[in-house]
Amino acid sequence: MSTIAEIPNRFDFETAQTRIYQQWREKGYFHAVPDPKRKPYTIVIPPPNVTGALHLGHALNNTLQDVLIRFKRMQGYNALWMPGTDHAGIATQAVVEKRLRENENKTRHDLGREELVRRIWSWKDEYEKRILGQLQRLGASCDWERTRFTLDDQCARAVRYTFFDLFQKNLIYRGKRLVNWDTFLQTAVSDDEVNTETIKGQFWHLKYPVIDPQPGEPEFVIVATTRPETMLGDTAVAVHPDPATALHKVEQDLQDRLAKATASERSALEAQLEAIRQRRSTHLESLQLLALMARNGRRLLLPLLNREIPLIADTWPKPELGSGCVKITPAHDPNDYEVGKRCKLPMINILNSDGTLNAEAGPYAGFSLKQARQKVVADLEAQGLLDRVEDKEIELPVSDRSKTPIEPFLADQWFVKMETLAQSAMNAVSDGRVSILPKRYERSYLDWLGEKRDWPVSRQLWWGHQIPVWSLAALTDTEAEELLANVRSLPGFDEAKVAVQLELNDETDPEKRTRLNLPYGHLHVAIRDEADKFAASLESLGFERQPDVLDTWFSSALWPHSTLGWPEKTAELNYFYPTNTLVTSRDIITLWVARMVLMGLNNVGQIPFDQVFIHPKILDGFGETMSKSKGNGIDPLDVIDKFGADALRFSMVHLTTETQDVRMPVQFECPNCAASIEQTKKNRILPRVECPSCKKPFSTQWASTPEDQALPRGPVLSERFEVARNFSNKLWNAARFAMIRLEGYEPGPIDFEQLTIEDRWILSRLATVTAEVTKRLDEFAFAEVARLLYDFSWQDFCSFYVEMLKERLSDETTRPQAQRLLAFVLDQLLRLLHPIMPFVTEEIWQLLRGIAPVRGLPHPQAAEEWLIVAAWPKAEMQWQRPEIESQFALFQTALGALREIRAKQNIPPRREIQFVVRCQPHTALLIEQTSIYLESMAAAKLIAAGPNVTTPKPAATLALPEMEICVDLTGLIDKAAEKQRLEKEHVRLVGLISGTEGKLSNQAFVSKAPLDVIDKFRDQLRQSREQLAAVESALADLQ
RNA sequence: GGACGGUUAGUUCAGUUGGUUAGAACGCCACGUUGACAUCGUGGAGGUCGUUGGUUCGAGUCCAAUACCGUCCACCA
Repeated sequence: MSTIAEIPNRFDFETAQTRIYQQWREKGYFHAVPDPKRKPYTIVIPPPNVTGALHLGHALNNTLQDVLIRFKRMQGYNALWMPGTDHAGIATQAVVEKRLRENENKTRHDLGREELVRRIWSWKDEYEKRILGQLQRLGASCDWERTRFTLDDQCARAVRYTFFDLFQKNLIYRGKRLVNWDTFLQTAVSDDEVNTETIKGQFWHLKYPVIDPQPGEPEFVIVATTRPETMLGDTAVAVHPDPATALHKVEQDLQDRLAKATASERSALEAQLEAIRQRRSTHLESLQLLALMARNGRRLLLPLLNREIPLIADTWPKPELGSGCVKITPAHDPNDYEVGKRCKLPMINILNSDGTLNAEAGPYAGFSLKQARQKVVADLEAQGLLDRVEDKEIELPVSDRSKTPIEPFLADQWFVKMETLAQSAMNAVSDGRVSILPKRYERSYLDWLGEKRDWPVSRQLWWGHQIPVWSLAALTDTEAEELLANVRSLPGFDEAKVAVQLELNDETDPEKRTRLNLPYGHLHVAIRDEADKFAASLESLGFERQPDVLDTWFSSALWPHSTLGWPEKTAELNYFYPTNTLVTSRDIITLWVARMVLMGLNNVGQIPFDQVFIHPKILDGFGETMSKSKGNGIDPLDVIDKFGADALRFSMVHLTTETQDVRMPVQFECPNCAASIEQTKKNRILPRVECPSCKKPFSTQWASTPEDQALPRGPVLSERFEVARNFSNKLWNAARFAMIRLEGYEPGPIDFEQLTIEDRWILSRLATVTAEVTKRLDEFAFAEVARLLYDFSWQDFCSFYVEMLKERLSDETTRPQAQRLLAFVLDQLLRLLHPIMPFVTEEIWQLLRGIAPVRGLPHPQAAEEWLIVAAWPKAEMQWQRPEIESQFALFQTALGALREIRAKQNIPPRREIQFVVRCQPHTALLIEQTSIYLESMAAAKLIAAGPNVTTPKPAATLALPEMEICVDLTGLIDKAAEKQRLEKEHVRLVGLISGTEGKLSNQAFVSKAPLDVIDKFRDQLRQSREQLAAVESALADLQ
């Protein structure tokens, strides 16, 4: 038998977490295998970046998934949570390269591809262990036996099959594209990995001389640029072909907007309109002249390099801006690239891959961009070709990974054609096969896919899935044909496993190609199987494998089916796919969710999941996203250490509201004195902080010097976790009470006839809460679930039911039934709370099993050995009794009123007070039934109840709905306090009555409002008047 | 420039299809350790629901405008 001494009054989460998690794993409860007799429920984890540490966002994301998995597992589903990590191409390689540079002063080229990849693998092994360990400490019930990695053999096979399939369908092609070039990492990065920063820059106006200007024509055209050094790659200057029409259209648009504009927008628009009109009168003539010059084939002299370039007409330049002329640098600007393609301009790449200038830059070759800018500007100025310079705020694209400026750069890249794939993914959502919740996020998904932009999938990295394509240039068309024939006749050629594409050179003129030493085209051969010896044969013909690897999202896109064994038709794939729910955050709806849908449809022919739940983001107290680089991030492990995994989980669930992101003010915790120090934008980036209360310093994540690092580390925490920690402790202590009072428990049937009002009430509440929690979990209304369970546990169960059971548990005749009910309600509560707080509930479950292994209503049976696999409670709707709940509410009101009098009259806690209740006989019955609880919970003894009781004098009068309680204050009365209380109540009632009277005397209200609403107000008015009368007579008695 | 979200107590957030004088938690104030729990209990103070207008018998809730905060997308020679 347990005694108080045996069960500590604090839940020791530290040891319980480790022990229980270990036991669950040993029992194999996380492992799911296909079983046709049961329904599957599957979630695939959004694989965290293998080199990252878990942050609070992960904690939120994974808590929600675990709640769903545990909920469904308890509901009897065959629940599989598929875990794994992502190889995260650039991020991972960058980290290892950085370490290499810092520790060994080497670059990746010093090591070579094979060695670098080997190093990254060993780095990965170390960090994968760490991140999976973090998930385990959170309590994640993932099927660890199935853990996958986006770069492991199984995923690699899926990637190759997918690539091959798309290649064969001609949905993969290579083309020249302007890419975002990271000169530091020397790789192309996707648009999604580019951030723009606003910096102070300049706007240079350059003068390009016109060659042989005709009379009336200007000597120079003026172009403006924020990047003067790129002029070395200019191949044209463009003007609008019809400035008059263009200006007219702009003016028209402005007028349209002005018509719909609000007052505050008006003045700005009017100013713009005026500027356009002004411009037309001053500039139109010269703009038209320029357009004419362009039509006449005028040429310009590109300064410094003295290259002749054409003045061309194109619709890109806007006549309303600048000089109306735009320099065109097709190889280094996205818009110019489009112009270059339209006008068939040469594309001159002036950059080396490291960001220095190449031979095309003539005398500037070898310079860095920064140096080149200075020199170009200086030289232009010396030649009198710099018109003017103005200061301007400019948007600088910056690589998310290396934080260095991005250069647009013309390079060979591989693309996936999106037209049909994107359409299929759009259909899946618009016809409801995949639902995205909350629904508003569907729009960003559909809008993004709707653009159907081809997906650039190659990355100039070594870490990742190397593109399984072998290529060789063919100089002429005949050579290409021969080569093709040779490939086809190679031993082992099999169209099911090998596919060939011919990529023609953009330059179609054979003479020009010969002159420029360009090939006719390239033969690309894709090989499906990793082990295929065909590659060796190809290489003997001179083919070389493409060095690039695939975008990380390419393998992530296959995650729901590659983890289940595709392309094999495994039992797992057949059983668990399509998965049920994907839980993720909104920033990867496009990058990841959309691509999983289209790849799932392409590869398996089925959607990857039925539902996508998008959860909120956690912001700090300033409303900023948490991140390591800002220093405002919370490490979930710090939270687990201090508050326990259950507390962290409960907090996360409690924060997950449907409508918005959530703020969480954060503090440092002083490791010396445990004081909490509010984080400010200032102190959050310091390497060391001095505690204002103990004056001792501690280190932060920024500590880099040995002295700072030697200081104790002050974790970043939030007091918001205390609520949940206290809750888990409350639960623990309620259980502790139960264990003590269940001594001598014997199972037996419950006699419903003998149920007291509080029994019927708690069963009614239990049925309601069970039904509601179940419904809300299915709707992903997590915060609501947390709130329902918190209130039910703390208020209904602890503050009322357990308090009321105390009496019956001390009486031998009532004890057995009370014990059975206590065991049962606790049992149900543990089940309901388990998905959110698995550790404390499992720990209590085991204790409960020790003392009351057989329990239940109405007929007891042996409880499951482990809570994690216990059945989810069924809402017994026949227990729902609204009339009992409203009766109980009366009792609660009476209790509250009695306690209020005690407080207001300052009556010592243990001093008993006496009271009578004036009320209808049926209310009297209820009060008599519950009077022992008014006695135990408010030390208030009922003397009499009914319509004709005698009011004691002096008395405190509590005018409540349906009853008037008179507390005997003989020897106790504080007249002033009582008078004050009554007067306040008087004011309230008078206000209420006049408001209600006003409403009821309003003819419009009485004639239009629904009857039940009118009745409600009438009822209220009657009640308020009764209460007012009681208050008034009590006031009179006080005089 | 486009799309979306938010604005309710000192703080963080709830608030169902419009219907009593708007709730919770934390914090604050007062009182209290008799055997589950001071990580607790009891009571209390604290809000003209961003602003303006409209619809309605009735608006935190619906509509329009407006201000501010935030997120995503696009674009800026």
